Amino acid sequence: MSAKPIIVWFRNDLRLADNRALTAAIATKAPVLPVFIHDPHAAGVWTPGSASRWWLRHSLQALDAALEKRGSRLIFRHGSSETALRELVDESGASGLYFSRSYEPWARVQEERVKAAFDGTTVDVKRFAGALLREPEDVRTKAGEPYKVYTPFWRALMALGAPGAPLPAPKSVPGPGKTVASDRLADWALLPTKPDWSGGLRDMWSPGEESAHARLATFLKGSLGGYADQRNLPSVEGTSRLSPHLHFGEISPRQCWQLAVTGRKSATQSDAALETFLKELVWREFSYHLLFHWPTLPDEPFRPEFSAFPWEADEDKLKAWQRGRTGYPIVDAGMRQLWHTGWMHNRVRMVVASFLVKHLLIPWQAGAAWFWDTLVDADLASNSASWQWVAGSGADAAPYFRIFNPITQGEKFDTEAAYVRRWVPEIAQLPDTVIHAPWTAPKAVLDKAGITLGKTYPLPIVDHAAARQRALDGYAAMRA
DNA sequence: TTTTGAGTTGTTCGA
DNA sequence: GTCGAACAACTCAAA
Repeated sequence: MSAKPIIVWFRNDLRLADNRALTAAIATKAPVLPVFIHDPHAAGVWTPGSASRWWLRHSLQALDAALEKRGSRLIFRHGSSETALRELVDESGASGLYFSRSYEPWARVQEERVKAAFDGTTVDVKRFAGALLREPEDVRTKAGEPYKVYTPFWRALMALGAPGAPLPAPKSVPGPGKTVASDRLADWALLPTKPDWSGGLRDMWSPGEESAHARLATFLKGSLGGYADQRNLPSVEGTSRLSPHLHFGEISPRQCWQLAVTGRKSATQSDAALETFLKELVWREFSYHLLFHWPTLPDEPFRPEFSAFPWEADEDKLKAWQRGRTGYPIVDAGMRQLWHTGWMHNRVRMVVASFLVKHLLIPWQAGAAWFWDTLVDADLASNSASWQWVAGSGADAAPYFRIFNPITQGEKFDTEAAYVRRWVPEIAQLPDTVIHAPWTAPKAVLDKAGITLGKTYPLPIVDHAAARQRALDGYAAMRA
């Protein structure tokens, strides 16, 4: 008679290393039954978008392969998590259920349902931390309140000391002892088929734990030194590009923190660059902190007075923004990079978001929804907090008068226009001096570059100066 | 309780 | 062309 297994329920923690639920399950010496449940209805409107599903599919495949190497397999089930887990307990005779915490409002509800499903049974349900550096309950102001401002949050986090050392990956995972049925991953239809638009994603990304570590190692060795400045240049690979790996938990923030800090000791890294990187990890953390303590963050303005903002719903302008046809090259380049690769450089995210919200006066929720569907790193905490930050309605948000100028942002951060030329090839022949504002080019220059504005490339859908003033007026109206 | 210092990422204008 | 001020007070966090 074989011992009763422990179920390890994988969620957004698709890794073997630094996975406390998995490590704890193995430590019991019982057989381990790893499972992932496809439960697309649990998240409501925040069910993963198309690009996220693509990533999920490949990440699950990678996790399954990694488990197979260690003598186990990942079981795939679908349906509501509590039902699927109850069935799995019945079929396997499991004595325990271990899993990592998630922090999205819907995921917290899901956890409560799962716990309730095993109330009064002998199944030992255990929940572990791991997606964050610190648990949201553990970072409090002196008055015991959650933080609303980033810098004090950062200081408080630093005052708690370095996050604990990450756990090593288990060398082997004891098999479940008894065969249980599994869905076929391919049957979940996570990948696009007609048409298959994922070519650009495949070119740029390699989901899975192993790739996540390779990405971090490359970043620490290559880009971290110049991170403080280079991270703002969209034509340069100056950022870590870890966001999708972090979102799916292929790598933990503790691992990133630890490796960045120890890497610096052995190399010649500037403290400023390292601190800038750690601060970015903590921005992610701050977003989770906000979402955890203010669960309406994805839907409602954090600052309630923004409910009175005079937004203008304009489907045509929204569509032009989504398709990268606004007539502002840096905006269009960003939106096309997003569409093709499932990712957009952070600097450009701020520019396109500011443009949607302030130049077009379209509600930030519409932008967040588009990002949700198209980003491989779509993350409810980061996405919601960052859109609200740009809109001015968020915690510690950009002041209302901070309206990015899409022309000067292009000139400043894409000076030689390598980024714009790559993503907006129809204007690539324009000289640097006018490429960020094609409508200012003399006719002869446009002719020479083969451009007819309004035909081969759009005229600006709004005038910058007028749009800026309109946004300022909107904020004035809101405050009145 | 009251006070005080501080607060990611920008733009424009005028001297 | 460079530089500082204005943009608007407000809220937060800590002393």
